Amino acid sequence: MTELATVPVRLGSRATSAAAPHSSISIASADTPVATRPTSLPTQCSNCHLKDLCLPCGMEEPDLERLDELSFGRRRVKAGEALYHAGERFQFVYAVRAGTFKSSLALADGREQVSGFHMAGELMGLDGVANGQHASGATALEDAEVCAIPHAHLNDLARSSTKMQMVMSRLMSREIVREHSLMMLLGSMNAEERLAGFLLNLSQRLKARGYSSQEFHLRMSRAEIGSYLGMKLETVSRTFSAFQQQRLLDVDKRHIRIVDLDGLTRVFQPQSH
Amino acid sequence: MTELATVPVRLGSRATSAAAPHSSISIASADTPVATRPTSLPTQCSNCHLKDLCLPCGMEEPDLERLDELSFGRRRVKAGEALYHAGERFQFVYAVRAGTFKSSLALADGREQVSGFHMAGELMGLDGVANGQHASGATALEDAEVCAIPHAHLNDLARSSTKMQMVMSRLMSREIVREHSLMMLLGSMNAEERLAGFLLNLSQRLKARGYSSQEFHLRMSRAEIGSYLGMKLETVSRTFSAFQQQRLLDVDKRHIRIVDLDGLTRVFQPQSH
DNA sequence: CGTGGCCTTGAAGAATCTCAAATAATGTGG
DNA sequence: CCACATTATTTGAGATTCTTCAAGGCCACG
Repeated sequence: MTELATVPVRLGSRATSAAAPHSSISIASADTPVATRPTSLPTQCSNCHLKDLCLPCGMEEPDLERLDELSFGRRRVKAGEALYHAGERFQFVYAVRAGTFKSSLALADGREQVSGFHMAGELMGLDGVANGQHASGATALEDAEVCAIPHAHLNDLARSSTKMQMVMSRLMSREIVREHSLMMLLGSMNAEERLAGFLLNLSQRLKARGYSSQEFHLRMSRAEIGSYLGMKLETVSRTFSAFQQQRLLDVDKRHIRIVDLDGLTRVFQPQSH
Repeated sequence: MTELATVPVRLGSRATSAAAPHSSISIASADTPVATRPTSLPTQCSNCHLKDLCLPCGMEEPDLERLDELSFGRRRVKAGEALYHAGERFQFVYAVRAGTFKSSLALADGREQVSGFHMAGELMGLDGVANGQHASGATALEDAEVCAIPHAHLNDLARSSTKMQMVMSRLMSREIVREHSLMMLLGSMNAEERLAGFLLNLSQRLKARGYSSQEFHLRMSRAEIGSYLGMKLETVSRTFSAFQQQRLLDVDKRHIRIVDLDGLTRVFQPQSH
């Protein structure tokens, strides 16, 4: 049984953290186990269970129907596999159906810089529009599935539908805004503020997907979190421990329970004085 | 005489750095002094001296002509004045005609985080598309002038011209890529690498605008550079001094001369081992 | 049952920040 | 034109934060 087919946690559910098996809480969406869903089915946005989070977000019936003209395939990606690499020719925009991805760039000296984590309903690859090649690569953190939407089709659709055009530019702009806030994090916050911000962000996105916002399983390693937040993995680990000591979190490896949400929020946004 | 009407430095020109007056080198474009150019003239992209850097970049004749249908006004902004504030309703995309801007967000505790510097031909405000309000504010660092392009017009145009649509989405994507590299800077580089990267980037952009890439005048304070690069103003100052000691730069307040470009590049991209 | 990957923790060291003071440049009002 | 307040910059010294290096534990997997 793959990680994908795990039982989603209902909102407000509360597992005993230490005893809970690894897979009891998943970031992956899994209303239906992927294994039982043949990939050959034509993918239609209007019926998709992710339509309120993904590309169709905010679209109403007349336009939503047009979106179904968009034909694209799905693709499975195993844990650890790359969906695309930095520098590769840009052809598709990818929408996460299930699983979690990281996107990352390679630095000149071989190190890796993680630039984002992506979960169900989020788009990946928009940074490739600029130069026709992917500026960063995407790697699955667990077994995953994506919709591979040809960028050319997307453009055609945008030309024919005002609403679609708006949605597309909004999505790109949202990416810019997202990176803004990460820059703020990296530019002016200390280790505790960064990790608190990261966890709160994760928590919100899980909530929006119907999972518990208080208790979840991290799909990424300490090193990946550290790279994303601009700190070393040891510092990430120490900061987790500090939060546990401050009774803000329960941490058991990658299993996280937010004990004191207000406290964590205060760490993230310290009052002046 | 305003700062705007300063004499542009020819490529390869070389002023004696200490004696040079403040205004001898300007980031602002000033082929023609702004004062002699009536603002009421209809602004046409196809004739603009910035057309190879700005919105029309990469467009050929048939499409370029369509771009002139775009009607928009210009606006003067005095040094220190805001062009727009974070949270304000998003209506216009701004193209810098002359002068330099910073964009910045206010943190919860009142501090400011600079998220970018913008010079002639660059667009500002695209982060407002996401939510219909500006995510960051823009402030002139010197007397400046912009084209205020109604976003709605831009959308109309994009719908009618495939090329225009491509240009627009490229511009947004470029913004994403730009922020990616800043994230890398902030996430995994030390003070010297950051400042070197900043100066090299500035140098390239000035070169693209016909100014000297070796010698220029910074329009922003140490504090603003520090905020942008995620370090304190004292560290910025010390790093400038260190570069001078290493004979990479000549620094005289805001006047910078790059003495050893290769050396600076090596600081920015240290070889593995 | 041993191996490798991931995580935690300690201790020492390095980088950066904070606080403080001196200097220079700028603008203000008399 | 000068005295004065204001701002920007530089530099030093000590404090703090984060990193580096090192060791050990836990867990999954073959």
